Amino acid sequence: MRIATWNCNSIRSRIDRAAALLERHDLDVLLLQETKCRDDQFPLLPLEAAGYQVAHHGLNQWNGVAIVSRVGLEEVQVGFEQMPGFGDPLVSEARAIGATCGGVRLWSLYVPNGREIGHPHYDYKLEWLKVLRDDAERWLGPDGSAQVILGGDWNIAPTDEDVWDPSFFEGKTHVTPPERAAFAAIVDTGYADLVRPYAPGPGTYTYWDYTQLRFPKKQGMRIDFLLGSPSVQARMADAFIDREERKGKGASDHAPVVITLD
DNA sequence: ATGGTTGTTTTACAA
Repeated sequence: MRIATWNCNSIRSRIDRAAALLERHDLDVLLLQETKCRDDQFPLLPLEAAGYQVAHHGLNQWNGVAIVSRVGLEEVQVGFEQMPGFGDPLVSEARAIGATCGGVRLWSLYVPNGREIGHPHYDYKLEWLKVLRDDAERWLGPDGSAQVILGGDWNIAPTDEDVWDPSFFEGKTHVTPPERAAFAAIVDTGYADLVRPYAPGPGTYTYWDYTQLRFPKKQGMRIDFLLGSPSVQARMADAFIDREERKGKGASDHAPVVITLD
């Protein structure tokens, strides 16, 4: 079973790349973030024609998450329990969708960016992660044996090795101790980074800013992850970051992250 | 040259 996560940065502008990605890697499931469209705007036909079902949650031009599967798509859940909202008044955003595909419980997650340290969005990010941690722990089941994958754009670089220049990020989001602690708290419940053993650092990234020629200069960040419960960890056969997808005209600023389960 | 790029319901804002 092959599963990928990809922040596509608008599915309407990159539906051809998404379809090619499914075919190129023979994917069974694709978790998408930043689809940037409403449900009625999602380009379903090219994916359905390729034999996939789609569960999408999008409210407007911001955020948007989806699960694309050819191994079943059951018990779809939009958002998680007590997921915080943002703004005044509080609005629930399209940042989480869960479904069961081929016996695995999968979540496509788009963690809030945080914008700037001290910004309300930064506090929102930390609270969002805290609530996710509590729910994710319950998803492991009473004996911790459930097959669960938490995939997506986490907007956190867990260690200094996960950014091209730690000094560049001083005073910026994505690398602060509270953000890293929030990420570590989810790992501590029993989830593990499924990809890192197959894609060691340094210099291994999943995102490169569009500006400043960051990609050709290899100046990126590792912020997209597939985290797996222990029973998923035990099935790991292979993993890689599809850096090729970041190349060429019309690429997303994120690369897909792909795993293979036995 | 105080910028440099993408996307969206665009000429503002989010990333």
